[in-house]
Amino acid sequence: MAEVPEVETLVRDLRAAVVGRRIDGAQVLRPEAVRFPAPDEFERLIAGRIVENATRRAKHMLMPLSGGLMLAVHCMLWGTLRLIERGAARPAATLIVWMLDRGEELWLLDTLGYARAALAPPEELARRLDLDSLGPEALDADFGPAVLMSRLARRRAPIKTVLLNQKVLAGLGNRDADESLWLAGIDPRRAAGGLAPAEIEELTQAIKAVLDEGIRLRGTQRDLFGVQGKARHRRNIFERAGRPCPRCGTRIQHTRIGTRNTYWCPRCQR
DNA sequence: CGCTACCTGGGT
DNA sequence: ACCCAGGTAGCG
Repeated sequence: MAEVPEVETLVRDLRAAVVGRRIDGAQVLRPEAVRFPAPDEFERLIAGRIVENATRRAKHMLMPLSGGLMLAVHCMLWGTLRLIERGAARPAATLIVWMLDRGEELWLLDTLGYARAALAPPEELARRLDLDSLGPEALDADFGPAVLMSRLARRRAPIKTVLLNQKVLAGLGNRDADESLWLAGIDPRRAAGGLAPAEIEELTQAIKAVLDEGIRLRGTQRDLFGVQGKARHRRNIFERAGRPCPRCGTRIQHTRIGTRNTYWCPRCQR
C-alpha cells in the first residue's frame, strides 16, 4: 500500500499540519517498531522537541527535530500515519503514538506490524539506515535518461527487479514499476542492461508520469487526516490479470519475477 | 544476486 | 484451512 505516492502524500500533510509543532511525548506500544534507540530512550529523547521539517528519501519519511535529532519513519508494506485529536480510540494496529501540542496525536499504524521508526542525530541516522547508498530520486529534476542509462548499464537481472532496487533508483514500488513498464511498452522480464536508449528515454518519462499522477491523486490509501486517496482505481494493469489491456485489449498476464507479483501486456510490452 | 523472514487480515 | 500482500534487512 505504501509506495512513493502514498509516502509523499503523508509527507506533504506532515508539512502542512505537523511541522512547527511540539512533540510533548511518545508512547511505544510495540517495541519492535523502534529500530533505534531502545524504546524507553526513544520516548525520553523525543519529548519537548519541535518538528522542524518533513521530507522524503526513497520511501523513508524524515523529520528533523529541534536539538539536532532526526526522526525517520518507514511504512514498509501497510503502515501509515494518522493525525487525530487526543482521546480517540487507538486501533489494535497502533505501533507508536506521538503526543503533539494542541491536544493532538500522531499515530503510526500497521496491521501487518512491519512499519518502523528510528531516532538519531542526522549523520548517524543516515549511516545506520544506509541513506547515502540510495540511488537518485526518480522525481528529482536532474533525473533523466542519461542517469537511468548509467544505472542500468551491464545489469543482467530483469528490468522489473532492478527498478525495485532503491540503490539503483529511489522511488518505485511493485505497483508503480509494473505501471511504468506498461506505459513505456517494455517487457518486465528483459535484462535491464539490454534496453535501447530510446526505450530508456520512454521509461524515464513513464516513471515520472506514473509517480506524478499517483501524487496528484494523493495515493491509493488514506492520508494523514483519514481522507481516502483517489488513485485506487487508476491502475492500467496492476492486479488486473485476465482483463483487457487498456491500450490494445489483449488479456493482461500475471507472473512472478523474483518473488514479486508482476502484471504486463504481452502485446504492447516488448 | 537470489532467497527467506518478518506479521496479521483479508481473499480464495 | 489455506494462501498471500504494494518492502526491506540479512543471509549465503
